[in-house]
Amino acid sequence: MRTSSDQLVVRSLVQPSFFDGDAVALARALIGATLIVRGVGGLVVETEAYRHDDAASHSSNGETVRNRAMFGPPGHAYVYRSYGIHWCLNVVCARGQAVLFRAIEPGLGVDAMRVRRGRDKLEDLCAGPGRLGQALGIDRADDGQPFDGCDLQIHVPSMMSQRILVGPRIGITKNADLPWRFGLSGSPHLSRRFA
DNA sequence: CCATAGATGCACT
DNA sequence: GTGCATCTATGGA
Repeated sequence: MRTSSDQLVVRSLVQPSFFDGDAVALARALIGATLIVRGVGGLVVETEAYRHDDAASHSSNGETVRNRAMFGPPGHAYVYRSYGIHWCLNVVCARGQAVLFRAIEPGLGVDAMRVRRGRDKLEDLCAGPGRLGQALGIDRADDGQPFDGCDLQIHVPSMMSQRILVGPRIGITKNADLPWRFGLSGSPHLSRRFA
């Protein structure tokens, strides 16, 4: 017996062309995808878009040593050190644009995540870009690496029926009103509530 | 639940 | 020296 809510969802590794485009569109498209880093990861429940002509973006003042990856090819990681402590993971799309992974629902390698994070309950393991980076073992060496299905993987579902939340980005002061943060409705793994 | 201070690396003024 | 795309511990309502 099938009901109308029964759906066969197939997840497939994305092609490089999937990433080549606008950050806002990609940030939305990545909600419900699966992010896997060296066998550890889960369902993407929160993202943010950063564009080139965007005062909140690290790329807004042009290419530097730090943001070099944001000006490299699409589908590669841009990893930066946040507040001197955390490693945060982006995927580069159009030139000077990237999507920040802000939260995932832990799915694969949860034990490894707990060891790296130290003590947390499931809802807090990957709820926030710094927490996610720590749980997934992200560091400087991942900067510029490709999402090619080896160390770094993105799989997308064949269909997405979930509602997607939209709101302003977190922790910025410039361009703070733009609705470029996306979330999976009802997820208990978000870094913060949507208004 | 909310507010705040401190930790910490590093690009930029 | 200043300012972060953050997180944690702590204290109060």
